[in-house]
Amino acid sequence: MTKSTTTADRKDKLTRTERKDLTRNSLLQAALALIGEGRSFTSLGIREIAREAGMVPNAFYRHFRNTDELGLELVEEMGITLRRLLREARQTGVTEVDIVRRSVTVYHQYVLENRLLFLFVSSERSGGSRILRMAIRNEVAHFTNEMAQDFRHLGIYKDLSTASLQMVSGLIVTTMLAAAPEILDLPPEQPMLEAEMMENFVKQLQVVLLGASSWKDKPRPQ
Amino acid sequence: MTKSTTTADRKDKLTRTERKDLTRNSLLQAALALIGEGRSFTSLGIREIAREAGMVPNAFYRHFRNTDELGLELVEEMGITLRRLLREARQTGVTEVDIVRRSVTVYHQYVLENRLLFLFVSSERSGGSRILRMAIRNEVAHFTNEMAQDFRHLGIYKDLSTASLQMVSGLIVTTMLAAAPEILDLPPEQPMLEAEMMENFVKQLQVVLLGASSWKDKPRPQ
DNA sequence: ATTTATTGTGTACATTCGTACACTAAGTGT
DNA sequence: ACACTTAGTGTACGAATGTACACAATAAAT
Repeated sequence: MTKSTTTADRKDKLTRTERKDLTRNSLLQAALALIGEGRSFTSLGIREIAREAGMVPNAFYRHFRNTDELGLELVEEMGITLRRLLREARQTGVTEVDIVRRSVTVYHQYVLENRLLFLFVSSERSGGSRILRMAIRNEVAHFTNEMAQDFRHLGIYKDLSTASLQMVSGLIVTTMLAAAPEILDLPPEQPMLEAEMMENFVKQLQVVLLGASSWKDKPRPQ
Repeated sequence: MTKSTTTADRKDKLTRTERKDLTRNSLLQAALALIGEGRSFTSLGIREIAREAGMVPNAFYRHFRNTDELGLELVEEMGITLRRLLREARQTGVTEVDIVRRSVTVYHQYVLENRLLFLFVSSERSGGSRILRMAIRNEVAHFTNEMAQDFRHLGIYKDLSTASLQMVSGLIVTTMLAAAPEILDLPPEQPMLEAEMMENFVKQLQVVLLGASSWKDKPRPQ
């Protein structure tokens, strides 16, 4: 962490680890770029990624042992991205009447802006290698928990138990994630279809929230 | 369609088209078997499938032009499977109090029984080739429509517009399909986890239905 | 200043792949 | 009975892949 180099002020020549991080990143970007071209991550090869990144195949091994390890890095990036989304949503405020419509708009834009990451996640969330799947599921679970905490802190659904809050959050997250591939597969510049899909999305979330607000925790099953 | 062969009664020796259908089916089963071994359909090759089916690579071409075409056949099979599910659910009757819990149990069992198909669909629904994705989305849309029709015919949610019924059905289907990979990834024989997951699944659907029952169609936006 | 560690290159090889072409065997229509 | 059609085989080839090994260049440590 602590850069104890005396030449830290020299920005012209980069330090070795900086260079390494740079090419490592170019490998990650190369993988995403290939995904953007319609390839599925599972079918990507080491040579292919290295080629796209402009390096010789063997160089790949200096950074990752295999493609799965690279994928895990992408998953981590996705986690950061999701956390950022939540943070922004939190700032938006929640006292709005049609907060749902606003959130959906934000989310829609967010998916488009992080197109490649969402493409990656959507296709690897239940396909590809087990390791990646589990990693993604972990990130999604964290995201869900944070959302539930937000609900709690914001004082929405005060009379729901924590478990129920998580259950509802899970439902919302599922709905959100299911919408992502549809957004991304939409032919570009079809405002009619897009608006229709978004309207549907909004209504679905409203149904969920409506159900959540009238949900009663079973006080004691016995 | 009309088998105009005079030797139709001979069941010992099969007719040519019957034989063909048989090996064609063994190709489909081979693909599913490979999926069952953890391979993702997208990464399956012609040689691989043919080998698993016990044939020489070239024989594949007598039945499909490429793996996508085989995949489309699997999608069709999935459609049939889903329709069967609906039909069975319809017979179960709907006047039950905890119809949701019952339906979830049926669905759970159904996913396990058709494990390979659901594995295939889950991973190809948003990944893999665009053609397959679209085909699957089509089948899912049909399934959703049928579910909405069932709601209508059964007289549930009488005061919802058809569009709203479809919207709600879409939400239910999304939740169902999202549950499938989690069911399938569960380590076998973990009754605790399984029960917990199912309970969560039940509650989510109940929230959706609760929301749907208190949903009011906007009578006239103006 | 010299040694060491590390990032990236070049070459090489066995394996797998998709697919083309010629062929066999056997069911089908005449 | 005979010609035709077709499901499946066998061989072959170019292209691509994962990875091993030796090497070069240069930053970092001594």
